[in-house]
Amino acid sequence: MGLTKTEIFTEEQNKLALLFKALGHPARVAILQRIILANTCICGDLVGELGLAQATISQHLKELKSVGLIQGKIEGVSVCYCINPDTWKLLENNFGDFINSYKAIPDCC
Amino acid sequence: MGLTKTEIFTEEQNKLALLFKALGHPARVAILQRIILANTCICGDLVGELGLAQATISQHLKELKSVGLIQGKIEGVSVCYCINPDTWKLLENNFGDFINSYKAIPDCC
DNA sequence: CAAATTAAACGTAATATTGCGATAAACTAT
DNA sequence: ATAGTTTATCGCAATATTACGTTTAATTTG
Repeated sequence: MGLTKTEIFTEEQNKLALLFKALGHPARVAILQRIILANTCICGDLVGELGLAQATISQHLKELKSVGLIQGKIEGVSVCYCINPDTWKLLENNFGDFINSYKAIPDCC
Repeated sequence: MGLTKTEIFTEEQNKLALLFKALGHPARVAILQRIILANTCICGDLVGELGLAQATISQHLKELKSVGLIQGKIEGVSVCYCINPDTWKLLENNFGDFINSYKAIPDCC
């Protein structure tokens, strides 16, 4: 096995899980924080700042890009990455719905 | 390799990533939605409702419990699971800070 | 054009995850 | 006590992830 049974879940559950999965690694959290902090797009500065090899960071960027959380444009020799505002908004809304669907119950467990 | 280098990231980044990772599987999203929807604690009803084997669901519940998202109490033969309000609140706050730290920039990428 | 820089892609090793059948443990009911 | 119910745990196979050295492709600079 080792294969997630996506077919038995709803589209919504799969999409949300994919976004969370992409956020489920400290390096990718760190990368997103860096991009946000820099305000303007940053590129391979990450390699110097995080303690990971270039190939590893490139892989994490690819994953973030594949779920649409970031987007990149070639800027001469280097590549400029930044947040994808649409996906960010979508994440914010979906997560908001998810987290707000729970209302604390006094006497439970 | 195959081992996440947690030591090079901040406590905050690791904690957030762990929570996201726990949410990063459609079965676990579905389980949480079910628990929330039932309003009162539900137990192994999940086995009939999701299309996964009992052992698999038990494993997912364990993972959700290990990061503190849910808690369970033995109720006779069965086990009663419900959301852990403290962790839920923590997730809500941490995610809020994270998502709100980004403000869209007009001309970027 | 040649050398340097940047980032993606390839290949590989180590480890983690997913899923399940089978078994075990704990309680309930007969 | 014995049988049934419920859930956790074990062990295993298949697949995914993490990390990195090396190579490749593209661009810039001398």
